[in-house]
Formats: sequence, structure tokens, C-alpha cells
Amino acid sequence: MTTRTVRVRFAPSPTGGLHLGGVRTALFNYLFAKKHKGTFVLRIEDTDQTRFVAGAEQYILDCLDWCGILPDEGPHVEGKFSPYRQSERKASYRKYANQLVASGFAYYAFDTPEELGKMREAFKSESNPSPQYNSKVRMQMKNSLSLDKEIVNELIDKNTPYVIRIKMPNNEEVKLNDLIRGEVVFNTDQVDDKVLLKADGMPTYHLAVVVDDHEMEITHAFRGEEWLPSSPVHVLLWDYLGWKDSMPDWAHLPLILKPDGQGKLSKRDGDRLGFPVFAMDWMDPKTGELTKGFKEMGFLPEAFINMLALLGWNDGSGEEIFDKETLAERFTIDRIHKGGAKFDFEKAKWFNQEWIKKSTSEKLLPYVVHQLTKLTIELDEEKLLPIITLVKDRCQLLNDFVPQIIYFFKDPETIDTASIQTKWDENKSIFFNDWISNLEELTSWDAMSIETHFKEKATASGIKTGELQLPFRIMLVGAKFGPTVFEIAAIIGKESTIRRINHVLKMLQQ
RNA sequence: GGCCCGUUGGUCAAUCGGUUAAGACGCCUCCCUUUCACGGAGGAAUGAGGGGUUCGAUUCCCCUACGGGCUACCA
Repeated sequence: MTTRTVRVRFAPSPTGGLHLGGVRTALFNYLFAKKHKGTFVLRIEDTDQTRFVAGAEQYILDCLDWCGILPDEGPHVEGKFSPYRQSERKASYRKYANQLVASGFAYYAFDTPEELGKMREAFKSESNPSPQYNSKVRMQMKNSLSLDKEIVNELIDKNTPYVIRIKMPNNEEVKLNDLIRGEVVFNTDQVDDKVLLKADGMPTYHLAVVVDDHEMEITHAFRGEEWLPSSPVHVLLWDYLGWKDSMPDWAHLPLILKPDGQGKLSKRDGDRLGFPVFAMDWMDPKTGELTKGFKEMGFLPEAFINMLALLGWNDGSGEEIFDKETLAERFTIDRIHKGGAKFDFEKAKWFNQEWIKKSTSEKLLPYVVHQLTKLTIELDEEKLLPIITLVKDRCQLLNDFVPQIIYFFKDPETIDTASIQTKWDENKSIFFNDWISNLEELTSWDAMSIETHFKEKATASGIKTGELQLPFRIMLVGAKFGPTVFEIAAIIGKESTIRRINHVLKMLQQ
């Protein structure tokens, strides 16, 4: 089985924003495929017509594209295994569902939702709060196992809605060799007769995942741990359909948990704690509600996938900053954790900061320009490159570039005079007035010359240069942050420097 | 309730029977810098509990506790 060419799939449901856990699943698929020179497939699991959301499929593609992990096959690249949307593969599922009925592994069930509800009510007890449709009750329900053949035929002839359910065997052990967890054993009595084909003719996940993984020749199936309890159904189906020998190896990924409390991370947690959960901004077409994404929050895609890869996996080296290629080289399933990991937004930001520091200013330029275009300022892109070099160590998110850069192009709007006022005196006022009126002495306007000149004058005036640098910074930047003042002065130019000094000098006189 | 999975500092985590139990994030102290960062040097902080197995258990087994997942004609 493992000698087959690796084919993996990411199979999201197009129902809304792409959750970080989904991206991680996609990423692990991608890395595994790259490592083994295999194929990464995107399959759209849109079998629930009631949950269809317009634009969600394109959005998923956009997210994967942004992350740089676009699949080799999928609805965006038609190929040998087209179509890749389950809604377009309907015929196939019905065929296999019928085959299962014919071979006695599945049956028709005519119970209405109301009847199902009644059954659950009737069998509900303290010791069994959620009764299942299983071997214990199925003979009391309306299905092709409990009903006479003629009645079944009659019901079908009269177009009575029905579903097809798998007939779970009695008291059998189903073993699954999970690549992450090892052997997991289930007793078939514990799992119910899952619906395989719904009344609307669409398959449920259980049937679709098996049929498609088979037809698309998937060799390794990654999915979240929440699927583990239903995996015996899938294993049985692979067997019943006669495909047992080509069943993919399963790998159930640990969940990504809330930072506080417990449970898996949800969109609500992000809203509540102020961080994104989706890869990119998601606008719900029905409600118009916008949910923030990592991209728009100022993350570099490299940092985002780097962070995700290290959530539940590590290569044991202690290194943490990896590019996509290195990740693909080092990725192995046996180093994926079993336990869930709580998401830590602080650490996520740290990854982004590392990637910003690591990136060249040229690479950062388009991102920064994008941030800056949100502002209405005159941009001189030529000037931008050296500025980025100067400030990038101070940015954790791409959005941080805005406050770090804006004062290079625009006089500060607010001046933090409070932090210099207490130590301000007439001598300092005189110094700055003298200094700006003597600036023509400066033949070249560069950081070094400005600094030298500034310090000479300071020494001459008898004031420690250190005591003058903070006021100078406040004058140019408006607050206590940013690179060396002299670099700032050099870039904004002599005129702006003088104008900003005069402006603050006036404020201080009042 | 039942079934399944899991459990090393606040968080991510290394260790694959013998270590002073790595490293990272965050936090704290100091240095650099009279800004903010970056960088550097330190610090506090961890094996859920109980039984075994073993000369020796964080590591292997069992029980308990705790956490999570599933228990839909949703995925």
C-alpha cells in the first residue's frame, strides 16, 4: 500500500470561513505530498445542500493560494479524477449505496424525522441519554430489514422518501491502524447504523469519503481527531465495497484548542479574545458579517504556515523558523503529536515578527505599500526601502509598519509633550533655536553629519546631548519610539526638521 | 450516560529506561541604548495521582483523576 505513489487530499466543506485547523490539515497534506513527491488533491465536500454558502469554495482556494499550498488537483485544475465537487459525483454514490444494499451490508430506512425523534424519546433513559439507530432498535423501525419485502417494494413504488443505512454487524471488533495513534479498536455495537445516502439522494460524509478516496486513489488520509469515532464505519465500508486492500492509511490529527478554558478553537473564541481564527477575512454573504483573517491582520503567509506547522508537530531539532521547503523536507507523520494544542496568539505573532526580521526590505515593500495605501498620504516609494530597513525590527505585524513609517511622510499629529515638559527649560529652547538657525553650516544632510553637528552644538551649549535627544525625537516623531533620531532627520529633510522643531518649540512656550 | 483519544512549566514542547528534565513564547532582572525595538546575559516556572515491571522510571503496564472528541438524513 505504501509503495503506491502518494496521493493525499484536503476535503473541506464550503460552508464559511477557513478555520486555522483546516489550513493546518491542508498544510500537512501539502507537506506530506511534497516530501514524497506525491499529489495533493482538493476535494469539495458539498453534500449538504442546506449548508451551501456562495463564494465559499473560491474563498478556500484563495486562502490556500495565499498560504502557498495550492493543491495539484481540484476544481480549479480539472484532471484525471474530475469532478472534484461531491455534488457533481452524485451518481457514483447511489451506485455504491445500492450495491451495499444488494450485498446485504446496508438497508433502506423509511423512518421520518418525526419517527426518529419519537424513537429517541422512547428509548431515552438516564443510562442512555442518546439512543442510537442500531441493532437493538432497528427491527422496531420502518426499514427493509423489519418490513416485509412486498411492503418495502410498495413503499418504494409510491416514492416514499428513504435513506440507506449501513447495517452495523453485531459485536465485532474493527481495528484501525492510525499513523499517529497506533492501533485503535472499536466494537461495532457502539456505533449506530449511520445514514449513507440521504433522502435527497446525496451521500453523507461517511459514504462520500470512502467512495471518493477510493476513486481518487488516495493513499493517506489526514483529518481531524473528531472523525476518529466514526472511523469504524469507514473501515467497514472499505471492506464491504471490496476495496480493503487499497484503503488509505489514516492519520487523525490532534485538535487545536482554545487558549483559555477548554474545547476546540472556534471562530467565537477569536472574536472574544481578539485574534483571527480564519486564514483570510470572511464575509458571510447572508448576514454581511465580516470575520477577520490572519492575512488582513498583518501576517506574512510564510509566518502563518510556519506557525501552524509547529502546532502539533516539530522536527525535534529545537529549531522553529522554517520555510515551506524545509518544512516539506523535515515533515514526518511520526512526529505529529497525539495531544491537542492550545492556540497561543502571542507565539503566533512572534513567528510573524521573526519572518519580518528575516525578510529583505525588497520583499516587504509591496506588503508595506499595501498597508500604507489605506492612508491618504503622499508616498515616495523610492524613500520607502531604506525606511523599511530602519523600522522592520520594530514590527510584529505588517500593520505595525503604519505607525512606524507615517511620520517619515507627514508631520506628527499628536505630540507627546508631557514626557519632555518636566525637564524642559529655557536653555533647551535656546539650544534648538540656535541649532536650527545654524543648519546652513551643514554641507551634507545625512545622519552622521547631523549627529556630529548636533552633538558639537550641544557640547558647546553645556547641555548633555542625551538630554536633548529625547526632545528632538518628540519633535520629529511625536512620541517615544522609532529608530535613531538623526536617521529620521536625514530622511525627512532639513525643511521638515526645522518645521517640526519650530512647531513643538511653540507648543512648549505656551 | 456510552465509546474513543489524550495528559512534561501559564503556552508550544525535547526526551524514545539512567539527563543538573532541552529549547521556544510569555513573564521578571540586568547590559546595550538617555526613545521604542533588536541584540546579549541571567531568573522564576514542568513530569496529574496511585499501584506495579525493573538495579533504575517522565519514559513500559494497570487503575483512578482530569481534559477533549463523538454520540444528526452536518461535515
